[in-house]
Amino acid sequence: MSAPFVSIRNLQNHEGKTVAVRGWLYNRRGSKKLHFLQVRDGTGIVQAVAVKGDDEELFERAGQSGQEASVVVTGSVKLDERAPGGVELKLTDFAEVGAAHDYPLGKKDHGPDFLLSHRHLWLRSRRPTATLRIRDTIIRAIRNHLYQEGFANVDAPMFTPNACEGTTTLFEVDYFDDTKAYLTQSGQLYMEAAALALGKVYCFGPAFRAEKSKTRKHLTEFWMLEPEMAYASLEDAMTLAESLLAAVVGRVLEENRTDLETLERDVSKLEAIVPPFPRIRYEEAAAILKDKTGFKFGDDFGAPDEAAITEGLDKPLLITHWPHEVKAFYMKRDPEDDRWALGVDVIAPEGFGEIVGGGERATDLAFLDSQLKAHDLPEEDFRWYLDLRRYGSVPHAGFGLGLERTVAWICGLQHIREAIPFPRLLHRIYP
RNA sequence: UGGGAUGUAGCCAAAUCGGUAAGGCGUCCGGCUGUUAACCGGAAGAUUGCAGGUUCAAGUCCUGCCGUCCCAGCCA
Repeated sequence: MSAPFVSIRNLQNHEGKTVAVRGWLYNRRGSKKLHFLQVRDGTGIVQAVAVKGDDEELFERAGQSGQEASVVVTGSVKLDERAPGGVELKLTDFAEVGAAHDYPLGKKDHGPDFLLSHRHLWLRSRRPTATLRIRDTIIRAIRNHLYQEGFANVDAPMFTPNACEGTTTLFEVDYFDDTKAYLTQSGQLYMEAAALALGKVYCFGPAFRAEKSKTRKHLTEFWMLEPEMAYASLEDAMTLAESLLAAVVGRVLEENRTDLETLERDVSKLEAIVPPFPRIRYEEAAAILKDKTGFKFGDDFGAPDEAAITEGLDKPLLITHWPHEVKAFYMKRDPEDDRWALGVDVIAPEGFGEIVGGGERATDLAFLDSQLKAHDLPEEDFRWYLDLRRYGSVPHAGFGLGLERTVAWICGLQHIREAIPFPRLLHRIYP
């Protein structure tokens, strides 16, 4: 009878038993008489120990495989203080499934260009696997939280006939014969339609921006969560963003301690993410910047401005009531002061910057019509959108949350390119 | 797109005032019975991004091109 297959994550539950681990050879150390085979399987890393005297033939075979060869190691599970992770396998059988020679990635010292060019292999390393496991937890926590809050998932189209917001640059694609289509930069307008059908909805998919950004906070393809709620206000959107972020961070703290450790993330910074989050108006934020960054009142906040505003804060900061000039055409104006748009940005602490942007949407048909004209947007493309105000318009609000920025923040990543499996950047579309 | 850096072996990286290419990882050979990115000894591996220029002499100085990184704008 062959040994049962066990995930490395669950090994400590099988002490004394003989089990098999299916994985890849992460590293091999040892001497003429002793091999330490470090095997990874996606759930963890364990070392298998082979002693020459025990079984000469097995010892010989086990010493042949190169780094990242796929292997099945069988052995008895031992708790041993000397083993990394405290558990190891005493090798009783070894099989190489697929050989690997001259694996390109070493165990240390690589530059970002080299690593990104080998992203398909880099994915196997400790940092990427830890990051991707946390990304998975974050996605799951988001969907769970929204499900519990009564949201329905309604996906938006990727091909769109126009610029959703009419601001940023779009990727253009041929759409049969002589029609052009664009890759979506946001599903929000479609979510507004869906919210008027289902009440509380969200979409969670890729978004595309053709801006030639070259910063550590931008990708040309990224994933965005966009909840939208009918009969809701700016306040409701803020409450949701706050509870969602707290739930997500809490879930990662529950499920990914080891991964956070691998990433050397300061966990105390995440444990501080407990509601309520501070809320200030644009005017107050601007006052903080006075004589600090050269910021001009009325402008949007730049990266240095955000850093200065959030300096010393240990929670995300919600900034509301923006000059309507810096926000999108569909933003509702503050009924008490027409200068302000009822928008909210959420700025993550520790300098990670904006992770959420949203607010309350304009409901008045005539107002939106004038906004389209003022922003020079083609009315025929937005006819359907105006219909939403023509037939049973209600107050509604929502926001967009950048998944990779959230992952980068929670994981403590210096660059957003590590927060997505295969980053698409200005000059990088391979692999 | 603008500003600033940078390009040396498969990878990381040093080289003073211009003086004739360190070291480490990996690979190969040898050693080690508990390693933790193991360690010790030995070997192979470089038209110093490309094209020109200055000089007795250029990795080093100059010009152009290319690549990459960082910062900014745009935003999630």
